[in-house]
Amino acid sequence: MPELPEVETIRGGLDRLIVGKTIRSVTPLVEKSYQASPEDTSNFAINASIAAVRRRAKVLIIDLSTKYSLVIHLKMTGQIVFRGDQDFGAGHPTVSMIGELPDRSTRVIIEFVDGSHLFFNDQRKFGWMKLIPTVEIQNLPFMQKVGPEPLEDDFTLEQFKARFKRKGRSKVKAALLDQTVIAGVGNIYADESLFGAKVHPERLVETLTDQDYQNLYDNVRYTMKLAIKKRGSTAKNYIDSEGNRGNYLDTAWVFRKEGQPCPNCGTTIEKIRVAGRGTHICPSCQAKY
DNA sequence: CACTTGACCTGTCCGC
DNA sequence: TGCGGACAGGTCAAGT
Repeated sequence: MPELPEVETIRGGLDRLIVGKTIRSVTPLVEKSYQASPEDTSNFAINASIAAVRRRAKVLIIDLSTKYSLVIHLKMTGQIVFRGDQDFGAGHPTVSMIGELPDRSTRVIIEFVDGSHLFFNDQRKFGWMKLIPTVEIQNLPFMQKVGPEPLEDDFTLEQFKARFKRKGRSKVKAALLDQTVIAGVGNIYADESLFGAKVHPERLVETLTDQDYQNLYDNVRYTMKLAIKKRGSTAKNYIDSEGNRGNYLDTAWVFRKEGQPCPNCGTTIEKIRVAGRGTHICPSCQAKY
């Protein structure tokens, strides 16, 4: 799915596009994609206005004026797309990557009183949207366990190390992907960060040196910041809140570059399987031992 | 307990 | 062209 940079890009877009708008209706098209009672929806979503749009890890949070929030996880193929009331129909400039909405992947439609819409699309139906009291968000199991935000100013190298060390017998890539260790890293940026740090994804955490930790810490943060600047990665489904693709993969080092020369040393980039995920490495730059 | 694998879904691509 | 299997940005439950 959308990893931290993609969700952050969507957050920024929604912050500009929907804050202050008032919800006229919420229409779930697939039951498991929208988790809320009809009573809660009519009492706390209908006629509510959008107060703020936040992000924690890969979770998007839309706070409503009623002290309820729409909490959204896009998983692998979720999209949140805004359409103004003039935007319908093919050929309109803001209808960029996808055509008219709703389409067959649309799972929830939110209509605002000004006639604009927010569409929750999700090809694979893994993602969800739930309406819960804002104060309850911190009690969600995921929120209880999720690790620190890697881009926060108070996230230090020491904190990074300490959280990794609890996973001593894991492979480094598995630890990076583990949301209870640090928040927001997914398959694309794990591979990119490991390449940048010159660390092989199958190294056990307990073998990491201080220099490895420094390199990983620096590269996770660098990669995430760069990816936000590039507005995320579009490997297949990802688009931002206006339907535009992300540009990070144009300059990726190794992700989906198998068979191509390493930008660092020219060795052919390989694709292997680590922690059950497709994994891209330069076998020369990222030595296993 | 710590760590790895399968399941959840739909769509696409690749080999036979 | 058809069909089966592998794979896809994530996370949880169940397995070892």
